[in-house]
Order: sequence, then structure tokens, then C-alpha cells
Amino acid sequence: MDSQGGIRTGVADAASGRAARTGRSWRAGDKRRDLLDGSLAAFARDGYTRASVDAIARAAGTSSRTIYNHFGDKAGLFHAVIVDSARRVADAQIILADRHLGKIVDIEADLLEFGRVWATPAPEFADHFTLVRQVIAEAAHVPPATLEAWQEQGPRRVRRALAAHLRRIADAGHLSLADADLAAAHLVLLVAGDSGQRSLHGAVALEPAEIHATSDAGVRVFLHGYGVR
Amino acid sequence: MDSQGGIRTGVADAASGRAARTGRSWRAGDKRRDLLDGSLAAFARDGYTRASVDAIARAAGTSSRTIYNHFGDKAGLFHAVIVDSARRVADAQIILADRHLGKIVDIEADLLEFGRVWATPAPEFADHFTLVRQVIAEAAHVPPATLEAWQEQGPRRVRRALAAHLRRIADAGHLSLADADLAAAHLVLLVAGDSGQRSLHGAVALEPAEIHATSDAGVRVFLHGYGVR
DNA sequence: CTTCAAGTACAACGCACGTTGCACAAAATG
DNA sequence: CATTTTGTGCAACGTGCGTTGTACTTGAAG
Repeated sequence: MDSQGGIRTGVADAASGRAARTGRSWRAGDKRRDLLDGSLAAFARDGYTRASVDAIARAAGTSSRTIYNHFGDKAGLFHAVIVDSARRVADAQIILADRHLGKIVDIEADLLEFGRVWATPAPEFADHFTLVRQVIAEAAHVPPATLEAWQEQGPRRVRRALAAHLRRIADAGHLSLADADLAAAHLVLLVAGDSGQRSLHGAVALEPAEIHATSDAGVRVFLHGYGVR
Repeated sequence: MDSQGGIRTGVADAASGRAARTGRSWRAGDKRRDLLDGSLAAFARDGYTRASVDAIARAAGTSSRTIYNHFGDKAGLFHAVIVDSARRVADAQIILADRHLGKIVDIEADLLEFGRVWATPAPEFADHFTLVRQVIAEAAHVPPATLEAWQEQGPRRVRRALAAHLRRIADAGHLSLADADLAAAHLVLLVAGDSGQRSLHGAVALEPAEIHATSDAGVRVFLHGYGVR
């Protein structure tokens, strides 16, 4: 009953294989990048099933045949797209965490500032989060290997970076926490969970003031639970 | 570029038309109910595109031809399914709100109790919320009329009922609020937003203790903003 | 220039799916 | 009973899509 449909295996057959096999550097054309970018937009807009390979190729300015040469499979393309996108977003988020949590002078003020920036959606990553919503909605049809690679390169990497910061901040006496990983998960949920959920329901962009209000409230709840008393 | 794909119009062509035209009461077989229930399960599991009409018919124990006789269209079926399901869930939620917010003796204790019950997911409605996630993910491909009917019969109806309760409770001196509708939206988000978001990310069911903790925290934030000082 | 990998255009195959028409059974209605 | 409504099984049509093979172009490397 699940055999038909679903995103099938072809994980990383030829993916990035060319770059490794040939000594070619990625300068000219760079069809692979075009493909990853165009596919992200197409998958985000239409979802996996609806986004046809031909439409993706058109959006990326390549031939559909090139997709199969690079990724072997539609599923392989999807795998590469979400992992690549998740890695990029995670990189940006980690940099953001480093900037705001690297040096703590006033734990409450710094966390409030961090929360506001964190909760404010970056337009250049809108497609990514739309795609993530697609993945969550049809998680049952996404190969476990793809889910695993996405989580590992994206959310889990970010959470580990945040946890390291929180651990360090706690050791410096600004917080009181036992499980830094759990605390990191709680922090991002409290800061951006509500506004994320809310923007879904209304499908409208939130006002910055509303984002800041929910983020501030989340930080205060976090400090209520993890602050030094 | 958007012309192909998408859920097309056929909203309520023949939907529920038979019941209205003929004086027939819905007793025997009641294929329509079977269809609505089976379709809910199928759409929730596979999403709109992947769920084939034949598979739905099989899941509902009917013929695929009967689907077209009743709903005219696959899109019409989807429309009927989500509206019907949303109405049922909303009914249950409104009853729940009446029970817990009808008579207030201790505003904090009552809201805490209400929040815990509200945030605890009912297994019989799991399919519905899975379907809602599908709808949100591909909202761009769902006809506006379907989105509108769903919101009206489901979320908005619930929010209005909650707002009425909050208004009454405020008039009785237990709360201080200007916009009851906004307060209702805030309450459900604070109470269930986090746990809903969190259960998505992990795809695992939350422990009751965790649900209660986040719900309690949400209620306290709500009272911090809307409580009488 | 020759060579070779990378990309493209095109045609084709097979398949699954939405949808319809039609003939026929079953059940309710009078 | 006869009649009308509902539901079913089946065949069929058209279409869109994933995928592959193949011949051709292009541009860099030797």
C-alpha cells in the first residue's frame, strides 16, 4: 500500500561524484549549483510530486537530462537539494549564534537581542523553510536516509552549536542548566516556535513588533526556567 | 506555470446535492460518510496529489465511480473532506471550551486545566491535523474557496467561541482584555503552539509531562499579559 | 588540432492517474 | 408489483510524467 508513490531510494549515486572523479574545478557553467538553486525554488513552490523534472530543468536553465546525469534520480536530486539548503541555512544560523552568544555581558539583554534576530525570518531563506514544511507534511514518503541527512546537516548541527554556547555561558555563571542540548531546543522553540506557527495559520507575514513581542516573552520564559536564581 | 497541477475548482457541484434534492434520509449504506472518512485517512497519509481516486475508493469500501457521483471531482471531494473534518474537530473543541471556561472559580487554575486538556492531542483527530499540515504545505495549490470554507467552519468558529468565553470572563472581572478575538488567538498559540511545533520536528509523540509544562508556561504568559493586575 | 568530458535536443517507452460512458445489480419508493 | 434512485464493474481515452538511449554540440585540456 506504500509501495507505489513515495520518494524512492537513489540517494547519492552520482551526486557530487563528477566533482570527485574528474579533477575539474567548479568554475564554468556550474550547472550543479544552478540545479540545486532552481530545484529548491521549484520543490518549495510545488512540492515533490507536483514539481516535474522538466519544469525543474526549465527553472534551472538546464536540460532535464543533466539532472539525471548529476543526481541519477528525482529522489537523488531532492536529497541533494534539501541537504544542501539545510547546510546553508544552518551555516547562517550558526554564524548568527556566534555573533550574539559569543560574548555575554548582560544575559537578559543579550538573549532578548538574540531572540529577536533569530525569530525574524530572512527572506533569502524563505524557500528553504517552505520546503521544510513540505518535507514535514509528507515525511512518511521521504526516504529515512534523506530525513536523517537533512536533520544532521541542518537542525541538529545548529542545536549542537547553540548547546555549546549555552554550556559555556552556564559555566560562566550566567545560566543554570543540566542538559545543554535540551535547553538549546527549548530556547529556539520559545523564541521562534510561536511566531513560526502563527505565520503558518494566517499565511501572512507578521509585524516585526509582534515577532519581537513573542520572542521577548519566550526569552523570559526561558530565563524563568534556566536563569540563575 | 501554475496552470498545470493545483487543486482545481469543482467545489460543491454535486456535493450534498443528493441529500437536498431527494427527501432521502441518510440511513442505509451511507456511502457518503464512508467516503468522507476513508478520504480523510487517505489524504492525510498521502497528500492530495499522491492519494489516487482509486485508492481512496478502496479505502472507503466503495467504487471510484461513486466518488464522482457524489462529489463530481477529486477537488470537490477534497473540499468536502476538509470542511467536514474541520467542522467535527471544531465541534469537539467548542464543547471542550464550554466545559472548562463556562464557569470560572479560580482563573489561573481553570486556565491551567483548560490548557492541559487543550494541548493534549486527541488520537481520533490525528488524521485531521495531519491533513491540515498537508493543506498548509501546499496552500498555494488549494483553491481559495476551499481554504476559506475550511477556516470558516473550523479555526475561525473555534476562535469566536473562545473569544466569547474570554469576553464574558473579562466582564466578570477575571481578565483584562481589549480585543477578545486576539486574546483567543494568543491563548491557543501559547497553550498548544509550542508542543504542536515540537511534535512536528521530532515526529515523535510528546510526553504528557512535557505537554503540561509547555502549556502551563503558555498560560502563565497569557495571564501575564491579560490578567487583572 | 585532437580528444574527451559535459551539456543538450529529441524521441520514445511504460505507467499511473483523472475522468467518463455504459450496462447492470440492488435497494428503496410508490 | 413496477419504478426510480444509488451504487458497481469495466473498459476506454487522454495526458502528464519519470526515465533512458542516442546522436549532436560545445568548450576546455593535452
